[in-house]
Amino acid sequence: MTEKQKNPDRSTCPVEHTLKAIGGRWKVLILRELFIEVKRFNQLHRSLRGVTQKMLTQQLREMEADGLIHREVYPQVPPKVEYSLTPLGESLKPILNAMHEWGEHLEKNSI
Amino acid sequence: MTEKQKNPDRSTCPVEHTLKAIGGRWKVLILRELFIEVKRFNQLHRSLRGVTQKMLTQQLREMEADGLIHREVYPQVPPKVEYSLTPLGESLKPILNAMHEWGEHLEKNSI
DNA sequence: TAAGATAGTACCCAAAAAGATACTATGACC
DNA sequence: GGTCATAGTATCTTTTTGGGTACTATCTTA
Repeated sequence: MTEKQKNPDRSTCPVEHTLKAIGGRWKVLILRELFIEVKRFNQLHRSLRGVTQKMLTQQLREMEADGLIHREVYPQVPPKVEYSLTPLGESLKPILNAMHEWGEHLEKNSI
Repeated sequence: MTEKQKNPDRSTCPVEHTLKAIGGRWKVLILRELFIEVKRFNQLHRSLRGVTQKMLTQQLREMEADGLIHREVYPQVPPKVEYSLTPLGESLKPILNAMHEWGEHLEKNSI
């Protein structure tokens, strides 16, 4: 989402919608972290080794805009911001599980 | 796949493997076509309105390299090349279905 | 002899995604 | 007064991905 759709044909395929929602470079990894527990920004930053703050912020914002995660800001100093899954985000679990299973089965058989 | 992996941490997540296999611009659409039936190059080209021959070839080659589809060349003139799903490609069906379902449920509730 | 069909290549360019680096505000703590 | 922590921004550059256009080979048919 968050994108103008020039090709009406493509926009009619729900699978593509889903792919847009979780297809980003770090999104499935973020989801994995948040399936485990609610996490703060820096916790995510440390868990996802290799991600820059910019990328992390960007992906989180997109996922928030898509309604997958909730961002809770605590008015403190130093700041505290917690990220958690919304029900919609939680509902991705079967997909992620299926993808995990397929990926593992791939590793076993072909590497 | 088909990519050098500089970050060993990321390569350990099967979900990412799966995403690489089906995350291309046209791959899920190609899969959708091939779930229906075996198709020739030009059939795919016509079904996926908007794809260029170059892109189609590229995506098909990647999917072939990943073992998702089979490319059968018939030595004729004019050429005849048929694309079909391998068992591995078929095994993606539950994932695609789950993604389809999620995408539809999204449309119903939020658009 | 020319046109048509199929399944592509080759080459170049634009756009999008990702990444590196530096910087910010605020208050607590030493 | 200097340092640390958190949760980011801003700016620039690189890489990846996607797309446009033109071109090819070969045989059949008109």
